[in-house]
Amino acid sequence: MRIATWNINGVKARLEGALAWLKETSPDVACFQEIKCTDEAFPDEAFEELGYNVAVHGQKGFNGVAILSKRPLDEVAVRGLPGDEADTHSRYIEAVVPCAGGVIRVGCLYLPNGNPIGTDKFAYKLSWMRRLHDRVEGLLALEEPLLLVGDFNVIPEALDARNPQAWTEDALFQPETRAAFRALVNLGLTDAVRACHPEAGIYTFWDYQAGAWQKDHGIRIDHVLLSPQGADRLEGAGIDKFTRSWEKPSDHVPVWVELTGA
DNA sequence: ATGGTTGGTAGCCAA
Repeated sequence: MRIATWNINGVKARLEGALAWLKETSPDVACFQEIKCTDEAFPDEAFEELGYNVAVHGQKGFNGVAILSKRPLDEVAVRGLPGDEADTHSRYIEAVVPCAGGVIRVGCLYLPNGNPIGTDKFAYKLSWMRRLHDRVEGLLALEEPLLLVGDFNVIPEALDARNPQAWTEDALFQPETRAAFRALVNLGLTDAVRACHPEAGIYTFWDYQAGAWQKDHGIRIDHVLLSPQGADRLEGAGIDKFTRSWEKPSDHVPVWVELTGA
């Protein structure tokens, strides 16, 4: 079964592209970030017509995440990342989907950008990453196939940027950011795309500005992290780079994994 | 080289 994730940068602006991508690649589960709309404004029907069940955690204007599934959404475990009652950002939704006689659990996340560094935005990013760490620690005890997918806003290593030196002052590539990401992975998660593609030049984001796409000035910041039970079933992973050439593209491209089992 | 572009919103903010 295929599970995919895509920061679509506005579902209203990207609906046509999102539907075309779903028709072309037919993922069993599709996770979206930056839908930039409320639950009420999300176009459920357009996705339901393609056979998807829909769970949304939206927000007016900014952020917003959604999970689409051709299988039943057995349980929408949480809307919003636990650990801070005062956090009003819609950046996390988690659901359980039946698979191969059992279930898979999917956490769909839009991790804070954190720029500029040295501000409360960067502090928020790091505190959000600590809360995510706590959540994942708890989920790993369930010993389920868990997929943590989405826009992490983290460049894990220099290999994950075409021009790493251009990102040294950016929140996405700060030592603290990278250390928090490593701590998460070191809980026992597998970076699926890197596991399948050790080579350089694998990117998921190209800025709209300064001809970044034309110059291949990309970074790898959208990830699929698998629990050990998920990694056991990893058959392949990849990037749907072709969507970046479309008219009115998102600045991110989809990332997918293929797992064994129906 | 400190530019440049897009989306959501309705003034600029976030990325």
